[in-house]
Order: sequence, then C-alpha cells, then structure tokens
Amino acid sequence: MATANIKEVARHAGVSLGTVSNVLNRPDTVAPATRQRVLDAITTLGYVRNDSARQLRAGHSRTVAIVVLDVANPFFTDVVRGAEQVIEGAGAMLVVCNSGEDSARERRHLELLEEQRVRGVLITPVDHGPQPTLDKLIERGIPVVLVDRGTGRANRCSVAVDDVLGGRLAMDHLLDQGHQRIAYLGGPLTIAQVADRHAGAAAALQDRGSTAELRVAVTTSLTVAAGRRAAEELLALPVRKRPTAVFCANDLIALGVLQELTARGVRVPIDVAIVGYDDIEFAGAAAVPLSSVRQPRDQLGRAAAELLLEEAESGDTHRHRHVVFQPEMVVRRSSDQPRRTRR
Amino acid sequence: MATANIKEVARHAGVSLGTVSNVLNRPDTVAPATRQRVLDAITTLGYVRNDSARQLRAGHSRTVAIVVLDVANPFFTDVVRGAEQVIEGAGAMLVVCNSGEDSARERRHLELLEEQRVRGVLITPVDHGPQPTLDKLIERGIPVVLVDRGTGRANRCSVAVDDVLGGRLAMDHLLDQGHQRIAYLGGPLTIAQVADRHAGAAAALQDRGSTAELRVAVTTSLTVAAGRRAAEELLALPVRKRPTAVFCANDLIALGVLQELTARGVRVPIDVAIVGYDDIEFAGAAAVPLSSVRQPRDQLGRAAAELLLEEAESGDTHRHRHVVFQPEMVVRRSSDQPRRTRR
DNA sequence: CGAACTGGATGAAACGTTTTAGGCGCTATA
DNA sequence: TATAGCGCCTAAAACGTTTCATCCAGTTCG
Repeated sequence: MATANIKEVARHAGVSLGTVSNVLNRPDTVAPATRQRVLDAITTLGYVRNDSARQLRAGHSRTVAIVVLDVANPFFTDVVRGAEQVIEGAGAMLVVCNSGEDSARERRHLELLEEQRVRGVLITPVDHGPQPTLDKLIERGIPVVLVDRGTGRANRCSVAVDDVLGGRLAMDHLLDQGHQRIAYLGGPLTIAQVADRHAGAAAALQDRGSTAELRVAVTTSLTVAAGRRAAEELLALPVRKRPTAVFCANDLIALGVLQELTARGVRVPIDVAIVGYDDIEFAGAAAVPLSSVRQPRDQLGRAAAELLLEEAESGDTHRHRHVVFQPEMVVRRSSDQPRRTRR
Repeated sequence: MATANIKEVARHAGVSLGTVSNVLNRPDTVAPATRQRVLDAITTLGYVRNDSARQLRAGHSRTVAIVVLDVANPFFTDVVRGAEQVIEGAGAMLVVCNSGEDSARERRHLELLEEQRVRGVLITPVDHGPQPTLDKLIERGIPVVLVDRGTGRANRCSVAVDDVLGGRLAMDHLLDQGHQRIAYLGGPLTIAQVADRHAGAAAALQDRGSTAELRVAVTTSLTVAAGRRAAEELLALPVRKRPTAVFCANDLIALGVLQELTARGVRVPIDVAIVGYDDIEFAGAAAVPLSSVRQPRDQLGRAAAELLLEEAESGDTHRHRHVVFQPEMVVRRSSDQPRRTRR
C-alpha cells in the first residue's frame, strides 16, 4: 500500500538511486547483471513510477489533450480516434476533454490543462473571436493546434477541411440531378463551417450561371431535433414552393429531416432529395442511406496530432502550418433521383 | 516564458513562500491586505499553479479517468456526460480513455493512469476474467468503479443496469404483440450483457409458458455491420421459418438489421418487427423509429462518479456498493404491429 | 610505465508545491 | 503583571524523480 519509491528499489537491489533511474530511462548504460538485479527488485516491490515527480523534474507532462465541442458527436469521436493512433504511437497519452460548446467549461478545462503543463492541446474552440486563454497557453510555450476551425491564425498550427469546396460538391451534385429549388439547412451562421458550406453552395450556383434557387433556413443548432423542426417548416410551405432538395450543414440535421419527412409521408428521394455533411457511420445506416459530404476525419485527427508532436519536439525552430484536406461527395439513395428540369 | 513559480510570487509580494501557498489554499487565514498584495503579484507575473508539484506533495492527482470500450459508441458518450457533471461539480477533472475493446490498450492505459496516481478510475473492462492490472490499482488504494459490467465483485463498487430485466421487457413486449417466431441477435455470447439479455428473454418465455420459439443468432460484434450480416442470414431462411420479430442485443445491430431488411424490401414492422437495446439517439431518428430498451445512461455515469468520489473521500471506512438500475421499454414504430397468432 | 580513455556506478542538486512546527506581537483574562 | 490565547506569518522539511558532475577501476596506447 505504502507505494514503493525509487529509493527503496535502490536499497533492495543494493545500488544507488541514480542507477535505478538509469535502468528505467537508459537501460543500455547499465551493466546487464546490475540491470537485472534492479528489474527484479522492481517487480518484487511492485514499484510503479511516479509520474508527478517525473513531470515536475521534466517541466511538462507526456499527455496531450484534445478539447472537443461534443464527445457525443461522431465527427469528433473519429477525429479523436485518428489523433489517438499518432499520440499513442509516440508513447504519449491522449486525454479527451469535452467543452460541450460552452466557453466557460472550455476555459476551465484549458486552465486545468495549463496547471498540468500538458505537452500540447488539440482544440476546436467554442468561440471565433479572440481566445485569451488559448493565447496564454501559447505564450507559455504549450503547442496548440486548431482542429477544423480558425485556419489562418499566425501563432498556431491548424488542420481543417475545405468547407467551401464541400459546399460546392454538394451543390454541384444536386444541380446535376436537375434540382431547381434547393434549401440549405444549418445554423447558427456564426459557425464558420455552416457559413462556409453555404458559401460554397452559393458559389457553385453562381459559377454555373444556374437559374436554380437556393434558400437558406437557419437552425438553432446542428442536432437531429433541429433537423426535425426544420423539416416541419419546409412542410409548411405549399408544395409548389417547397424545395425538391435540401442540403444540410451536417448529418445530424439531415437525419432529423429524413425522419420527419418520412414520418409525414414525404418520399425521399422521390419527393425531396437530401444531402448531408460529415458522412458519419449512421448516414449509411439510415433507412434511406444518406448522401453526404465525407470529411477525412481520422486523417484530420492524425494530421493535427502530428503537427502537435512536431511542434513539441522542434520547439522554437517550428514554423506553424495550416493543413487543409479535401472533402469528397458520397452519393447514396437519399439524393439519387435525377429529375426533369421544370420550367 | 520561464514560468513564474510560487517563490517568485512571494518575492514580488514581499512575503514568504508559505504565505502565497496559504493565499492559494486557505485564503481566509491570511490578512486581507497581504492577500491582495499576493493576488496582485500573481496576476502581474501570470503565475499558474504547477499541478505536478502539487500532486507530488499530495500523493495523488485530482483527475478521475473513465476508460470506455469505444469512444464512438453513443452509449458510452452518454455515460461520460453523466460522470462529467458529478466529477466537475466536485472540482476535479474527468479524462476519457479509449480501450477500443483491446485488452492491451486497456492495460497500457491503466498503467499510465497508475503512474499518474489518478484519483480513481471508472471502467468498463474489456475482459471478464481476472483483471490483474485492475486489482493492482485497487491494492495501491486507487478506487475503481465498474461500469455496466462485472457486478458482484467484492473489492470494488459497481453500477449496472439489470440486463436480465431488459431482456424480459423486450420479450414480453414481443409476445404481447403475438409473435411466435422470435430471433435474438447479438454476440459474442461471452459478453455478459449479451448473455444476460438473452437469459431475460428466455426467462420471460418460460414464465409465460409460451409456445413461441426463440432462436439465437450469434454475431461477431455489436456493430451496424454485424447487424447487416445477421439480417442477410435471416433472409436466407425460407419465409415460413423466418422469425417475425428480432430482438437485438444493441441498437447498432438493430440499425444494421433495419437497413438490410428495408434494402431487401422486407417491411418493418409489418413483415418483421425489430426491438433494439440502449435507445441511443439515432434509434428514434431512424427512418422507421426503433423500439428499444432504454438504459438510464447518464444516471449510470453519475452514480458511478458519485460512488467513486465517496470512496476516494472516505478511504478505508468505505463499504463497496453495487447499484443496479432498471431499464425501460420504449415502444416505437419498428415493433408496433400486433399480429394474429398463427397456429 | 604513465597517460588517457571508458564503462559503470554514485551523490547531490534541483524541480515547485504543501504542510507543520513554531515565532512574534497583541489582547483578553485572572 | 504574568499567562494564555490568537492572528498572522515564516522557515524548513518533505514528496519522488532526473540529471550532472564525479569517481573508480580497468584497459588501451604510446
């Protein structure tokens, strides 16, 4: 119970304290016989390294934190899995913190992480404006990598997916299918992704010189429930004005829309086509498999983790980088229904 | 950059080092004027407590870890959210570790957590047999609470949901609807939940003296893909032998089944009824909303966290407890189709 | 044979806290 | 006027590592 420490191990093995430390950290510098004696002592005493002491000495820990907006959002869980691979491969530990889209919680987490002198932080910040707590981390020399948000800041690395391109891809697909009345569902528009995807859709329309109409319906959040409500509003429109296709800012909304439409007897994709965004696992598993814009989520996590480790190791010589991935259109049944253009 | 420490703060404020510590930990024991001087010094120097040193002194950290089988499984994310509330309410920090159903990774995590002298561990262990790494933690005095697995161990607390009851509820519901050929889908059977839910279903059958048939189809995992494959196998049966209802060990399987069946033109619930388990968010959001056995997931997380904190505080006087929650049958469209009993 | 290395081990310092025992100057009490 | 008590503060001892400067005994080389 009274946890054995390195000193007791040393005494037990009949060597000095420094030698035990060498066995632990530079095994090749100690003679095989001695090494074995120390290892034996370690196992018989059940010694386990005290990481607090080690960190205290080292000045920083070996854990990397990822602060996500919502642990329950499949997008982030995939990013986490990607980051895990890299971080654990480097012998460090990834801990997941959940801000729950709440800046106060985010701040509290960052403060605690700073106290813990974490090796680095991967974060999708709640706010877009100035981020004093984050800047403080950076000043202190803790590497920060922005995930899927805020590309373009000079004092930190970032990884992101080209949301404007994603919006284009979705819109091009729907236009290819001959849709003339299209709705974009998502919100709040203060979220950069939501705005960018819409910008991409609008740009696609303009580039083609299409006469199609793109209407925006702003939702209060990016959830299934919000999707249901948005669908209700669509259904309130007279059929002639009703969009024949909806492009949703994420798959949760799309699933909500899908559920509400089918519940009300509107056929997908015959009456209304749906395209989502993110391509979460459940997108393909929906009763009407959902077309979606796929983001390379685990790559996003991996790239972020790699940038972080790189910065943590190279220190001052590090030059911040901004990696942008390209999304991909995945067409499934929910939008696979070409229609005649109506004049 | 060269992080200020408590000593510099003391010098800056013209007090002793111990006084600064008192301002931080027992503010009321220091005279208001001095306190203010110290606080000013802290802000001007941008001092941030070094948690490693604090932990080293204290002998343990203020973080609690939760080790889940899969961060991407909505069941666990909800448990995490419940636990978070309690842990953060107590001023501690919850970190999420992902074992990914891999005992090696689980072990590695536990070892690192032990090195970090975490305050406690909430865990759903990968294996059911003896758990040496976990026992080692307990011997060292680190509280461990089992989550949804392994109730009945003497040396640790646990929280769980009554899976046998859950199986009963589902089966009773299907029998009430008049089904005579029912399949139970899930696996591997070495997972206690999978076995218990089946046991409950079988018990319900027996208690009623029903003549209905309960066939078991074992899957290799509890995923959407496994559900699809299981559905394929069901479809291979001649229609007369085909079950009219399937009870799935979890919602992921149920969603997979639902997708495959509808893709193959089998109508749910008219041709085949489906009942899932867990009632994840997507269950209600499926195109045919899924009947499911709901587990009080956040309560599970909350209760686990409370037990943990209790144990961490009371120390030796603690008596281990095993909390069991009761599941609830949520009937939705996927099984809402009474049928005439066929003889 | 002396000098220069070398592999292997040692001892002590340092990391930044918290805590404990005590010190100092007052005031209230007997 | 002693004494005890109190409020406020200080000094020093831990906590368990890692690292760095040494040291020692061989070995190699000129």
